[in-house]
Amino acid sequence: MRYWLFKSEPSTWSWDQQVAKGETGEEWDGVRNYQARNFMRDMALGDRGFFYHSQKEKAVVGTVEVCAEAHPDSTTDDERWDCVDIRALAPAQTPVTLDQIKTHPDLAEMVLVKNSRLSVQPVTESEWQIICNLAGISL
DNA sequence: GCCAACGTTGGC
DNA sequence: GCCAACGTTGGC
Repeated sequence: MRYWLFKSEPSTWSWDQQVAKGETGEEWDGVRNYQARNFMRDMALGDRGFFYHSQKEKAVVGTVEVCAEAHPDSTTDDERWDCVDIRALAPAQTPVTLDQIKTHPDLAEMVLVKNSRLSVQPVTESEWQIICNLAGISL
Protein backbone atom coordinates (compact mmCIF):
# COMPACT_ATOMS: atom_id res chain seq x y z
CA MET A 1 0.00 0.00 0.00
CA ARG A 2 1.15 3.51 -0.75
CA TYR A 3 0.49 6.82 0.91
CA TRP A 4 -0.52 10.19 -0.50
CA LEU A 5 -1.56 13.68 0.43
CA PHE A 6 -4.60 15.51 -0.95
CA LYS A 7 -4.66 19.26 -0.60
CA SER A 8 -7.79 21.34 -0.62
CA GLU A 9 -8.87 24.84 0.17
CA PRO A 10 -11.51 24.35 2.86
CA SER A 11 -13.66 27.06 1.25
CA THR A 12 -13.82 24.91 -1.90
CA TRP A 13 -13.95 21.41 -0.44
CA SER A 14 -13.46 20.78 3.26
CA TRP A 15 -12.84 17.80 5.48
CA ASP A 16 -16.37 18.16 6.90
CA GLN A 17 -17.83 17.91 3.41
CA GLN A 18 -15.66 14.87 2.75
CA VAL A 19 -16.85 13.22 5.98
CA ALA A 20 -20.45 13.95 5.00
CA LYS A 21 -19.98 11.81 1.89
CA GLY A 22 -19.42 8.81 4.15
CA GLU A 23 -18.50 5.37 2.86
CA THR A 24 -19.36 6.23 -0.73
CA GLY A 25 -16.72 8.91 -0.91
CA GLU A 26 -16.39 11.52 -3.59
CA GLU A 27 -14.44 12.28 -6.74
CA TRP A 28 -11.26 14.24 -6.20
CA ASP A 29 -12.07 16.28 -9.27
CA GLY A 30 -10.87 19.57 -10.65
CA VAL A 31 -7.18 18.69 -10.76
CA ARG A 32 -5.62 20.27 -13.87
CA ASN A 33 -2.00 19.49 -13.28
CA TYR A 34 -0.20 16.63 -14.98
CA GLN A 35 2.01 15.70 -12.05
CA ALA A 36 -0.95 15.52 -9.71
CA ARG A 37 -2.96 13.57 -12.27
CA ASN A 38 -0.16 11.09 -12.81
CA PHE A 39 0.01 10.42 -9.09
CA MET A 40 -3.73 9.71 -9.09
CA ARG A 41 -3.28 7.28 -11.98
CA ASP A 42 -0.68 5.49 -9.85
CA MET A 43 -3.06 5.05 -6.94
CA ALA A 44 -4.51 1.67 -6.08
CA LEU A 45 -7.74 0.77 -4.33
CA GLY A 46 -7.14 0.91 -0.59
CA ASP A 47 -4.21 3.32 -0.70
CA ARG A 48 -4.28 5.81 2.15
CA GLY A 49 -3.84 9.54 2.15
CA PHE A 50 -3.81 12.65 4.28
CA PHE A 51 -6.43 15.33 3.82
CA TYR A 52 -4.71 18.72 4.05
CA HIS A 53 -6.36 22.11 4.42
CA SER A 54 -4.40 24.84 2.63
CA GLN A 55 -4.69 28.61 3.06
CA LYS A 56 -5.69 29.77 6.53
CA GLU A 57 -5.52 26.47 8.38
CA LYS A 58 -2.50 24.81 6.77
CA ALA A 59 -2.80 21.47 8.54
CA VAL A 60 -3.39 17.78 8.03
CA VAL A 61 -6.91 17.28 9.34
CA GLY A 62 -7.66 13.63 8.63
CA THR A 63 -6.98 10.48 6.67
CA VAL A 64 -8.72 9.14 3.59
CA GLU A 65 -8.80 5.95 1.56
CA VAL A 66 -8.84 5.56 -2.22
CA CYS A 67 -12.21 3.92 -2.96
CA ALA A 68 -12.15 4.13 -6.77
CA GLU A 69 -9.12 4.06 -9.03
CA ALA A 70 -8.47 6.71 -11.68
CA HIS A 71 -11.34 7.41 -14.07
CA PRO A 72 -12.32 10.41 -16.23
CA ASP A 73 -12.99 13.58 -14.26
CA SER A 74 -16.74 14.16 -14.52
CA THR A 75 -16.33 17.92 -14.32
CA THR A 76 -14.73 18.15 -17.77
CA ASP A 77 -15.02 16.64 -21.25
CA ASP A 78 -11.29 17.03 -21.68
CA GLU A 79 -9.92 13.48 -21.93
CA ARG A 80 -6.64 14.46 -20.35
CA TRP A 81 -8.00 14.71 -16.82
CA ASP A 82 -8.57 11.69 -14.63
CA CYS A 83 -9.24 11.49 -10.92
CA VAL A 84 -9.80 8.98 -8.14
CA ASP A 85 -12.55 8.77 -5.52
CA ILE A 86 -11.66 9.01 -1.85
CA ARG A 87 -13.55 8.51 1.37
CA ALA A 88 -12.84 9.84 4.85
CA LEU A 89 -11.26 7.39 7.29
CA ALA A 90 -10.24 9.07 10.55
CA PRO A 91 -10.18 12.67 11.74
CA ALA A 92 -7.00 14.03 13.30
CA GLN A 93 -7.46 14.30 17.06
CA THR A 94 -4.93 17.11 16.78
CA PRO A 95 -4.42 18.66 13.33
CA VAL A 96 -0.78 18.57 12.28
CA THR A 97 0.20 22.02 11.12
CA LEU A 98 2.49 22.97 8.27
CA ASP A 99 4.66 24.68 10.85
CA GLN A 100 5.10 21.42 12.77
CA ILE A 101 5.92 19.60 9.56
CA LYS A 102 8.49 22.17 8.51
CA THR A 103 10.28 22.13 11.85
CA HIS A 104 10.20 18.35 12.36
CA PRO A 105 13.62 17.01 11.31
CA ASP A 106 12.14 13.87 9.73
CA LEU A 107 9.39 15.70 7.86
CA ALA A 108 11.31 18.63 6.43
CA GLU A 109 11.87 16.76 3.16
CA MET A 110 8.19 16.25 2.47
CA VAL A 111 6.86 17.30 -0.91
CA LEU A 112 4.48 19.56 0.99
CA VAL A 113 7.50 21.56 2.13
CA LYS A 114 9.58 21.25 -1.03
CA ASN A 115 6.85 21.88 -3.59
CA SER A 116 4.02 23.59 -1.81
CA ARG A 117 1.93 24.08 -4.93
CA LEU A 118 1.45 20.43 -5.85
CA SER A 119 -2.07 19.46 -4.83
CA VAL A 120 -1.73 15.67 -4.95
CA GLN A 121 1.54 14.23 -3.77
CA PRO A 122 3.20 11.06 -2.49
CA VAL A 123 4.03 10.52 1.19
CA THR A 124 6.60 8.00 2.42
CA GLU A 125 5.73 5.31 4.92
CA SER A 126 7.84 6.91 7.65
CA GLU A 127 6.24 10.31 7.01
CA TRP A 128 2.86 8.62 7.23
CA GLN A 129 3.66 7.07 10.58
CA ILE A 130 5.12 10.24 12.10
CA ILE A 131 2.17 12.39 11.09
CA CYS A 132 -0.36 9.81 12.23
CA ASN A 133 1.36 9.82 15.61
CA LEU A 134 1.34 13.60 15.83
CA ALA A 135 -2.31 13.66 14.80
CA GLY A 136 -3.34 11.07 17.37
CA ILE A 137 -4.50 8.65 14.69
CA SER A 138 -3.82 4.97 15.38
CA LEU A 139 -2.32 3.10 12.45
C1' DG B 1 -3.35 41.62 -0.25
C1' DC B 2 1.16 40.70 -1.91
C1' DC B 3 4.44 38.14 -4.14
C1' DA B 4 7.39 34.12 -5.22
C1' DA B 5 7.24 29.83 -7.40
C1' DC B 6 5.61 27.14 -10.69
C1' DG B 7 3.00 25.33 -14.75
C1' DT B 8 0.94 26.22 -19.15
C1' DT B 9 0.32 28.52 -23.45
C1' DG B 10 1.41 30.33 -27.75
C1' DG B 11 4.33 32.90 -30.94
C1' DC B 12 8.41 32.54 -33.31
C1' DG C 1 11.92 23.42 -29.47
C1' DC C 2 12.67 27.65 -27.00
C1' DC C 3 11.18 31.21 -24.19
C1' DA C 4 8.35 35.18 -22.86
C1' DA C 5 3.97 36.11 -21.14
C1' DC C 6 0.47 34.92 -18.44
C1' DG C 7 -2.44 32.66 -14.88
C1' DT C 8 -2.80 30.20 -10.58
C1' DT C 9 -1.56 28.59 -6.14
C1' DG C 10 -0.52 29.08 -1.51
C1' DG C 11 2.38 30.82 2.20
C1' DC C 12 3.31 34.91 4.52
